[in-house]
Amino acid sequence: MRDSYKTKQKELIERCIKECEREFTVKELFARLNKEDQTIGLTTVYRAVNGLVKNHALSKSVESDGVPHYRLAEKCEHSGHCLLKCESCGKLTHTDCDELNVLSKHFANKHHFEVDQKDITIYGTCEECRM
Amino acid sequence: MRDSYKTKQKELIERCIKECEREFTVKELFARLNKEDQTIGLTTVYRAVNGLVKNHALSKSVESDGVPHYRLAEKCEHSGHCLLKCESCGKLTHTDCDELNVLSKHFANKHHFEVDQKDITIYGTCEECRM
DNA sequence: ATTGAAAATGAAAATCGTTTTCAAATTGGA
DNA sequence: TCCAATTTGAAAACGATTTTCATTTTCAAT
Ligand SMILES: [Mn+2]
Ligand SMILES: [Mn+2]
Ligand SMILES: [Zn+2]
Ligand SMILES: [Zn+2]
Repeated sequence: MRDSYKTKQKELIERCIKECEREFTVKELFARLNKEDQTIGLTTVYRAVNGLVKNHALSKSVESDGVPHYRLAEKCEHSGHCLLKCESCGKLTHTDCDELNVLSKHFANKHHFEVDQKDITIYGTCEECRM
Repeated sequence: MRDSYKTKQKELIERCIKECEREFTVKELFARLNKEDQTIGLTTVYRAVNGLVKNHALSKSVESDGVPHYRLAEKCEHSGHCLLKCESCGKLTHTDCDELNVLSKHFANKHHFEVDQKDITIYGTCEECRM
């Protein structure tokens, strides 16, 4: 197979993703893209995002509503990234804590289980909802 | 509002769920139910499962394919405890490790987030599937 | 036992996010 | 330029779940 072709759509999508500070859904990304180019197709966005996931440039995680969220893999690589989800208000908090790496290493060494750190979501209650 | 009504559908669904050793999807549950009663409606199964989740009798978790899986809450209740789920073969391993308590305390102290430990599932790959 | 309001049921339609299809347009090397 | 491989986007298909709504069932009061 040949090299993939450069297109203005892919360039725009990748540039827009790089500007994302937080994780995003396809719906959110598409809305942001539409502000720059109303001709871009949702199908194309799905294809580009799926391609970037396949290349490990984006990491994908599925929330309890079943909708995938994406973030730049380079922003999750350094340490254990996980999501704290409040079961009361639904708020999501991203964390990157060394304690998670300790836990992952424990599972690897003592339980022979390789954690996929990109998919961890921990449920509980946030500060506001406990008050 | 009144009490909810007892129906043979709910009884059958709850009995069938109690017989589940492993977690299940609605699709799987519906297939099993159909062997006992082909008249039961998929909508009724969805309604019953959602009701049981609301009552905390079932716990719900979403996998990377976006499809919710359910399991009896009573089978996951022991505290300080989390499940390791292999995304390749589906195997569930129960753990009870101090490293998890360290992580929970970190989230409580540094992120003001109270972890609900009975709902933690961590995804990854088990030993057999990595070989 | 009869009655009737509340709740539950199930078929069909609607919804929602995502993937597939396909004809037309674009890319980039020969 | 030429042209096959690739990409695009609209429309249709898809799969899981929810909503709608007419009908049936429950159950407590009479
Ligand atoms: Mn998110
Ligand atoms: Mn499963
Ligand atoms: Zn909250
Ligand atoms: Zn352990």
